[in-house]
Amino acid sequence: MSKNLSVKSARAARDMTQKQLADAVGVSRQTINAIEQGEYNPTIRLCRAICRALGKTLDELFWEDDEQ
Amino acid sequence: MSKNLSVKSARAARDMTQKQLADAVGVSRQTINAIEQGEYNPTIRLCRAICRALGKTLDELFWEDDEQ
DNA sequence: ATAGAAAGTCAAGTATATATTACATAAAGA
DNA sequence: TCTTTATGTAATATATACTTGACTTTCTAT
Repeated sequence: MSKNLSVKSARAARDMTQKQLADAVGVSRQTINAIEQGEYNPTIRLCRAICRALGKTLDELFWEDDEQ
Repeated sequence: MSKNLSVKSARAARDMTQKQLADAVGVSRQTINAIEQGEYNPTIRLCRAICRALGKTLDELFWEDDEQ
């Protein structure tokens, strides 16, 4: 899996740390880090929570064209 | 979780059975059924595969406004 | 009326998303 | 320097996404 720079930059735009985003969506800091690093494959419910916290859409933060 | 009628109707619009969609995205028929029934919370990778198979976006098939 | 396909459901197993604890490193400020 | 904060990473544990196999129900067609 490739890194998720969209989440990382949307978080930076809101001046939030990984910990703050994690608390806002109710997961651990390591989970946010792993998602940004592309180490796993979050559930759609968590993706929606991240979108709400960052004021973005699913397509903006979680679409990928280059997936087979 | 609530039913996912967007997936169900996009699948119907393409005249695909649950089995055909399951084969197209590489999961079991029961998994597609469970997603349509709202029984679980698929991963984003599977959501993207379903979007590609049905020619829809994440926002069209998997956004939900009424989630806290 | 009957058969066959599609959909819905359930139980038991496997794979993996996520938590917890912990440690290392880099950057920034005092 | 020393301390603090943010980040990256790893090991072990748990919850749950997903599989497999089987059964029932509903729909459509013959």
